[in-house]
Amino acid sequence: MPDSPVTLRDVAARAGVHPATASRALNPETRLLVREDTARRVLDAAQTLGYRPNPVARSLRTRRSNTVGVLIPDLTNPLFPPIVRGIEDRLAAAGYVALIGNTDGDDERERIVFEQMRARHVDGFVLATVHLSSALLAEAGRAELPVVLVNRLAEDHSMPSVSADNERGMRLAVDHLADMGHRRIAHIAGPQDVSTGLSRFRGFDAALRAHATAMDEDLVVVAKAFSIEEGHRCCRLLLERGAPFTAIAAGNDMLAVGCYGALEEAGVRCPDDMSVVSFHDMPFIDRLRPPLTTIRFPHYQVGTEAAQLLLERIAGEPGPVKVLYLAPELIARGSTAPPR
Amino acid sequence: MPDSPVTLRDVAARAGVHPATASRALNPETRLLVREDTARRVLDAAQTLGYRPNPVARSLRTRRSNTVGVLIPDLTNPLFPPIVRGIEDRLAAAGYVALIGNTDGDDERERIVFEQMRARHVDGFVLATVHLSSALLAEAGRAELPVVLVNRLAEDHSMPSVSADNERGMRLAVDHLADMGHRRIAHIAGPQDVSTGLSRFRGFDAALRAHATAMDEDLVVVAKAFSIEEGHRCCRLLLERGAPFTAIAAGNDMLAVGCYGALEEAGVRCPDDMSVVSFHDMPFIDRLRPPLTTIRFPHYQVGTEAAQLLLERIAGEPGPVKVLYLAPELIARGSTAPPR
DNA sequence: TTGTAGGCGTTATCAC
DNA sequence: GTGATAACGCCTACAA
Repeated sequence: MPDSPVTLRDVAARAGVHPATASRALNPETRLLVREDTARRVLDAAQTLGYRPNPVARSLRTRRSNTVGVLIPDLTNPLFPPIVRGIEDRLAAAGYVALIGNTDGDDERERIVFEQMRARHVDGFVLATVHLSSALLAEAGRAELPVVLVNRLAEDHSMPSVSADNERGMRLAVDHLADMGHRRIAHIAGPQDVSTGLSRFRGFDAALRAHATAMDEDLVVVAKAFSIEEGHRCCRLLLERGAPFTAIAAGNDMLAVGCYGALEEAGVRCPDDMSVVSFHDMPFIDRLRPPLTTIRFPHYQVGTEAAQLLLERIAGEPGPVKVLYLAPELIARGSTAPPR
Repeated sequence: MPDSPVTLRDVAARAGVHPATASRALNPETRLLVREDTARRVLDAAQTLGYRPNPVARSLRTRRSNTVGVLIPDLTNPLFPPIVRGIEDRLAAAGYVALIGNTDGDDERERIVFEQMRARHVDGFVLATVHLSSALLAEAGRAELPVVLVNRLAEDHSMPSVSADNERGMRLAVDHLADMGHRRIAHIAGPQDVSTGLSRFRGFDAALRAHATAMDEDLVVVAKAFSIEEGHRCCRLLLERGAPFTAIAAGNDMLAVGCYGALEEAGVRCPDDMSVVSFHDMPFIDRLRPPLTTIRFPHYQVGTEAAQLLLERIAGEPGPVKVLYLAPELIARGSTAPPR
């Protein structure tokens, strides 16, 4: 039955009314402009005919598509599915759909995807890309397209954004180690040109200060990427430097997994000889040996909140720009123990 | 610059030509209808003006949206991101975009999402849901909407589909065990109302026959879901039954991970006392202890091929329905060894 | 409260 | 080969 080349005219005809009136009756926003019984007739007609408004035509006319562009580096990075799911769920509840674009961290691809989405008249953007060319932001601004940043901040807080509180998360991690008695704590930091890498590093620094400990440069290595290989390399580097330490705070789970490999190679046992704490980006990390102690982030909620913020901007709600931080949580597992 | 309220008229005006001509020149399909130098002029004008065709308007006129609906159970199930990514990439190359819908395996949700996508005038569907109500298929058929099935077959092969060759995969797994000398091999099967669960079970049966071994009913348990908990429960059940066996072929990685837990509890060491082989659905499974021997499936290619098939149907290419199987591959790791 | 008319940007079908 | 014209389906001033 729901074969749908049935148009507004058909509904209007059946209801014995002009298409314009039918349009008004069907649109919740304008229904009050039409007499109740006519509205009822139109609605009935639409119902029995199985009328579905054509979103394409509507889009062309209203220049709004009920569509949102979501730019992420790569959907197969386990970090993103829960975020995207959160975005989709919240958007769907408001009658919107998400167009997902994978940029692979490539600026050129990012620009292309962005343009294609603009061409499709998306009503706004959720930007979760790693590097974000300010050119894009400028263009979105020029086109008055609402934008919400995810996992990334505008330096000047001029853009709405949602992210996990990385600094606080790293504080939790270091506090956990310190509470167990660790004093010489190393950090394998993520890339410093990425906001998560940078803010976790800052959090590490701040946490040490809070414990009245100065940061030892020998105990910090910056990884070139959030990868297992880099984690492995950096951990080995730390061990080779010879400066003593009893715990590692890794920039994320990938780096921590790399650490496991390097520690095993070096015959350093975890957690007996070395504690490892990390940032929970991934499923199954609790099945490693030993199960990894991590900071858990509410990824799904990051998604829903980002969508919420975007919908508010799209709806033209006034008010100040919102910068939202979601609290992380320490999940203590088997990779941390008091130092010997 | 790429502010784009520049329309076809603008281009036509600048090229000193009628919009219709500009349209022809810009459209590769019809370019040959226009004189070469005029075409050139139009293209130049479009170039300098930064013209971007408006896909919404085009859609309205051509009754095609360059949009495809993709129904999956849940994006956060690690099985799907690579498939979706494959679909998106292939579609993007053809100027299409995917609308992702999560059904959570719920029939009602599935229907709703399907309807919403129909309302958005998608040009076709990729259906990767677990249970698939035939009502949906019927409706798609009635609307002459192309559909491609993923990881699922139409019983009568009446629908194009792409899936990994589950039977063959299970054969590889059992062959691997048999080659090592295992004779008493247990199977923890996935739910039998799900096509992957069923076909892997069939493959298990066939593989045993190929080795001239009858299936021992005591050595087969059917899980209620592809979950760690069920894997745990089923493995314990197998052990409790008391029938001797030296290897387990699990229906997928989740079940295998559950086995690890149950084996450890029972003091059965893997791979010394018990080999485990599984189906690769997930990243990081190689980081378990011991690293899991699995059958790897080309998920990404499943996605690209599905998109390809769909695009062919959308383009109205004639020809028979294609049912495509992609070959799996054995990845031997540490969880399998010869029996003692 | 309802009808009229015009147009969103594009393409298909005519004519010239 | 190119121009004119008319939709595609919907919305919204404006008029009645």
